Amino acid sequence: MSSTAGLGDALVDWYDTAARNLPWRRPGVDPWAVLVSEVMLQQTPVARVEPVWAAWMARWPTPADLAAASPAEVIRMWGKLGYPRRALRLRETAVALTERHGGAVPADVAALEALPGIGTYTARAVACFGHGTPQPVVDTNVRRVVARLVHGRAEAGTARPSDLTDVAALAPAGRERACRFSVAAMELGALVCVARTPRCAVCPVRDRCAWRLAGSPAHDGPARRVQRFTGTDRQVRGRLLDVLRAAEGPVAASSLDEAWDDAAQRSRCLDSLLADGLVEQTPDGRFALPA
DNA sequence: TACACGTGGAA
DNA sequence: TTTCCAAGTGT
Repeated sequence: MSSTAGLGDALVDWYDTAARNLPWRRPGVDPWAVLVSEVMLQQTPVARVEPVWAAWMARWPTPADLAAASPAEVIRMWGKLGYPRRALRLRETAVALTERHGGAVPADVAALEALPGIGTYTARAVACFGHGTPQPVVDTNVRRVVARLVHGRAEAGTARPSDLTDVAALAPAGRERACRFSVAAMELGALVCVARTPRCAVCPVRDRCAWRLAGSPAHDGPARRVQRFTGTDRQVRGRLLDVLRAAEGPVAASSLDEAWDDAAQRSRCLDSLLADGLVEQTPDGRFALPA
């Protein structure tokens, strides 16, 4: 009998009583809608995704609908979710599904990973939550849960391929239950086994948590370095795109000057937006979202 | 492996 | 006010 026996079942039972009622988890939501939600949720809080996802799915219910939209429409609808290259890649994925998969979302992990913007996590999440195909689904929540519950460490390290086998070892039997376990592990990390102040008092597996049994030791490795934002190219790109999103049509370069003082940085960021396909230059030299 | 890539709410 | 951090991917 493994020391982790029954952990997966315990998490599923907890999930059945504690899960949030998120719109992309409701019955009848198709794999495309799940895929859209997963891309929007990359590095982005649930509360910010919910309204955008609802409007997005109402406007573009199928991959073919999104594939027919212009990048400009897609970038505008993406709004302030952040990392707008995700919006372009999601549209490119819609095009690929329409052209190569008959407009359907594949259930095969390798086929999903071949799509733009779909990586190790998202491919398995779509297979599992969208199609009901059991997969180990490892995001930042799950890596933290496994680090504490199984390995007795306060924090997860850098993502490793072995994360997938760590999680797969906890999954209960049965297709439906294994899928529910995958979402349950994420939910525990999102609601209980959170990064800053874990709520161990309400944790369904606190009595079997290796980290608690070890006395909840502090993180010993190197401190995770936090990303700066103020003054970075990321901020400047965001400012520039903000101007273009708000404009009705193309804007003159002088309008972009107001977005950021440092001309060299502004120019570099505009170039990178052009290279990314988030901005295009019109024949008369003005700038706009790509038509 | 490490870094770039948006945004804004909570502590 | 500053820092942390949120369902990652691509290079």
